[in-house]
Amino acid sequence: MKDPRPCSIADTLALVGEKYSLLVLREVFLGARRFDQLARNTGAPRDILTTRLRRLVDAGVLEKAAYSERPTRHEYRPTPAGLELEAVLMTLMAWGDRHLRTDDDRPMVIEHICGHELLPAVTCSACGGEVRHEDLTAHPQAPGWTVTGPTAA
Amino acid sequence: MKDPRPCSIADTLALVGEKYSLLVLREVFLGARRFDQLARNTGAPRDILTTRLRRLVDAGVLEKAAYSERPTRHEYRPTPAGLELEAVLMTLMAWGDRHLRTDDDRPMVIEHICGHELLPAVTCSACGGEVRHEDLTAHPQAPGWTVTGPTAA
DNA sequence: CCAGGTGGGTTTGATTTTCCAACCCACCTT
DNA sequence: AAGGTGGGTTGGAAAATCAAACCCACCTGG
Repeated sequence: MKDPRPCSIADTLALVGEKYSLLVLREVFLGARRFDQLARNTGAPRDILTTRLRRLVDAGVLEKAAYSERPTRHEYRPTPAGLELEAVLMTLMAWGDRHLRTDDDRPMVIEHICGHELLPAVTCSACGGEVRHEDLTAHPQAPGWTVTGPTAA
Repeated sequence: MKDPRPCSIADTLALVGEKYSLLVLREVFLGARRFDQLARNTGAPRDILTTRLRRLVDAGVLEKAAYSERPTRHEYRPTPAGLELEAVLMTLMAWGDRHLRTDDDRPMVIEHICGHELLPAVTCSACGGEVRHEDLTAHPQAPGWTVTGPTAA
């Protein structure tokens, strides 16, 4: 069955939501950009890595760039669109640090240029307030968009 | 092979990164909390949905609550930890709206309590600045954590 | 009392993906 | 020429997904 709900969350996940895709982006952001590094650091089987990279390049999230000819060698770099996905990774990391770990066994700490440890917050860019569930209201813009589903009121 | 990199991003994805899990959360946040609604609105096969829900409940992201006895009926509600994952979904949605669509065919608009459309931004909670890749520095806290991988400098 | 409907699943068997190891090729180094 | 490295491809076994059918408890209408 197809996802009956038109939605940018679903569309984005269709692109980067497969196993390893976001881990590949993590590595690329950290600076590990070559095939063998990506395979080692993500744990992805090499054939799967090949298909994930192809998809991310086709979608314009990564680009394949030569860093040497003779011998031909290349690496995968984030595009501007790809860089914006780092926000998703930071948010995921923060959630895991808070809920999957007891304090101070965090495997990685990100430092912000302001000098403090990065504790990312998702805010409303209009008012600057932190996003809380009870402050949000969803407005469907397209058909097929009822809360209860196709058959209900 | 196991993921050789200890990382909260990987751990969080291991929990909510399987196909349909985040779509289930989307629906729960929107208010569709019953098995049949979730199956319809996410497109997940019912058996897969069963295993995803079990996992999310076991992990403390959702809870199964009775809204009627005789007949026994229940729904899946987000826990406080689950609610915090809404930030991830908002960030994914914003990315998809920006990069996967031409303006104004967005299937959903979220309104913030401040009265404006929610355009979420990920910010540093210490300084309030928006998170940009070049402002971040990663600090490994655990072994196995070099940029280039186990065999490199 | 029986027929049908609804919520919430489980079962079955076919189809896809993933996985892992091995292999391949071009190029470099010794 | 022998071996190493980067960057993959190939083959077959194992695991996950899929759709449809089935099941059960409970309710409702006739």
